[in-house]
Amino acid sequence: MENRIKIFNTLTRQVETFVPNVDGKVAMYTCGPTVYHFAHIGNLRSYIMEDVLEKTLRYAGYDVKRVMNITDVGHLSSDADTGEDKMLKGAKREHKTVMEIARFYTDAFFADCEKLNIKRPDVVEPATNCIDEFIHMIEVLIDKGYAYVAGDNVYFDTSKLKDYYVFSSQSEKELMVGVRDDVDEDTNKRNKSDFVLWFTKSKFDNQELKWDSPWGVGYPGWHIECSCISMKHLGEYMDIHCGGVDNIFPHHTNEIAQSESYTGHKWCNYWFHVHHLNDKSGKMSKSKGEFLTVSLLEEKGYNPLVYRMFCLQSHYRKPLEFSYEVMDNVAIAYDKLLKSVAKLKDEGEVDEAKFREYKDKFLDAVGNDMNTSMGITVLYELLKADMNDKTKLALVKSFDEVLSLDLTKGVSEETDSGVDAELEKYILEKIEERKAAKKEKNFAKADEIRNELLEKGIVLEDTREGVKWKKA
RNA sequence: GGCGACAUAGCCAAGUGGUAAGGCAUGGGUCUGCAACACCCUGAUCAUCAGUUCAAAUCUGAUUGUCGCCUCCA
Repeated sequence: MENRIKIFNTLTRQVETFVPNVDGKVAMYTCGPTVYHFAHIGNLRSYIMEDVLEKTLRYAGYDVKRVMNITDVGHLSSDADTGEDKMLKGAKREHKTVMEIARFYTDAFFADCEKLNIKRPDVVEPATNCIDEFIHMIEVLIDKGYAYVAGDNVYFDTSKLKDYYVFSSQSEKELMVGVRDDVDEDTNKRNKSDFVLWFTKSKFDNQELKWDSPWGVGYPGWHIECSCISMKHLGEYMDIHCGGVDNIFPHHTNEIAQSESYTGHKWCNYWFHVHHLNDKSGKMSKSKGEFLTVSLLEEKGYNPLVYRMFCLQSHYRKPLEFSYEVMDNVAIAYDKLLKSVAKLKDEGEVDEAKFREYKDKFLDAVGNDMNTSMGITVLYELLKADMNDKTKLALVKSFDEVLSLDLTKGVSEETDSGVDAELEKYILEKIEERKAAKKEKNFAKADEIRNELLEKGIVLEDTREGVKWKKA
C-alpha cells in the first residue's frame, strides 16, 4: 500500500515517511504507566497523542497491532517517596498488597483513558507476567558477553557496544552520575552508563515482590520489561516505539542496547516521543504543585474531552503549558463545535467526491507528523464548506475516528439533561406560561418566570427553533 | 558541566524560500421585547542581532529567554 504518513523519528532527528517492515502492517509498542498512583494529565498527554498516532495509522489503512506494558514491579514499596502518595498509604492502612495497589491503579488508568477516548491497546501486559522471559533474555545476554554479575546484581556492559548513545551525541565522559539527589553511584558498575538487568540487592529493603532466578532471589531491572514484552507479542522486529521524551535516556537507550545485543540485529525503526505538559513552574509532576488528574478536571466542571481537544490543538513535539484560562477557551470552542455539528441535518446523499477530497485533506494534515492542530482546522473548514449536510456529517464522523472528540454525540444527548421527570414537567409548564405572557407582551411576567427558573438552576434560551433550557 | 527541544497577535496555534491559516477572547454590527444563541466585520511582519538570497517567520551563525534529560518521572 501507499505510505503517506510522516513522523518525526527521534533516531534520525528528522521527519520521515513511515514505511513499515511488513507492507500494510504496523507493530507498535508503548511504554505503559507505572501503577503506583493515579496518572496526572501530563502523563495522559502522551497517551492521547499516541492514541492519535495509532488511529491515524488505522485511518490510513494500516493494520496496527499495539502492545503496552504495565509496570507493576519496581519501586512500589519504596518509602523514599515524598509522602504525597496518600492513596498508597491509605491502601497500606487497609492492609492492601502491592499487587492490589497495582490492580487498583491499573484500573484507574484505563478508566481515565476511557474518559479521554483513548483506545485500549490490543495487548496489555503486566511486567510481573513475564518474569521467565526476562530471565531468559538476561541469560542470553550473559552468554553473549554483554552482561556481567557484580555484587549479586546483573549489569549490562555498555562498553561492549559501538554506539550506546544512539539518540544523541552524548558521551560517557560527560555523563554526570547522581545529578539527582536521590540517586547514589553504584560502585559495582564497570562503566558509569551500565545498568541493572536483575537486582538481588535492593536499596528498597522492603521490596515485596521477589522471584527466584539463576542469580538469586530478586527482581528485574526497569528496562528489561519493555524489550521482553514487546518481543513476546511483536517479535524481533518492530515499527514504532512510543513514550514520553523523558524516556529517551536512559530507558529507551537501554532498551535498544539490550534488545539489539540479544537479537543481533536492528530492532525498532521509528521512535515517537511526546513532549511534556508543563505548568507555570515547569514540568508537571505528582509531587509538585497541583496534582492534576482527570477526576480533578471533572470536579472543576470540565469535560475530559475538552482536555483531549486542548492537547490536539497543540503539537506533540512542543512543550505545552497547562492553564485553566486556556482550558476555558477550549471548553467554549468545543461547545461551539458540538453545536455546529448538531445543526447538521442527516438528509440527502453523501457526495462521494467531496467526501474523498476532505478525507484526503484531513489525512494529509494529521498524517504530517501528527499535525492535529491542522486537522482541527480542516474540520472547521469542512463545516464552512459548500456541500450538503449529509456529506459534512459523514466527514465529521470520519474525522472523529482519529480525533475521538465525540463530535456527533452531542446531538442526541440534548434531551437528557439530568433532571427528574417532576422537575422537567414543571419546567415545561413554566415555559408554556412564559410563552403565553410573551404573546400578551407581558414581558415583565416573562422575565419573572425566567428568573424564577434561573433560581432553580435552569437557564432558558430563545433560539430560532424555539425555547431551550438546560441546567446552569 | 554535557546533550536536546522550543520562541509567531491578549491567549492557543498553522506555516519548512515568494509578501502571515484557523480557534478563543476583544471591539463594531445584524437578528430578537430584553438577555442568550446564531451570523457578519475587526487584529500581528513572526525573541534579538548579523549573514546567504532577486526574495526569509521559513536557510546559516551568534545572542537572549523558557523548558526537558543526564539511571526507574510520560
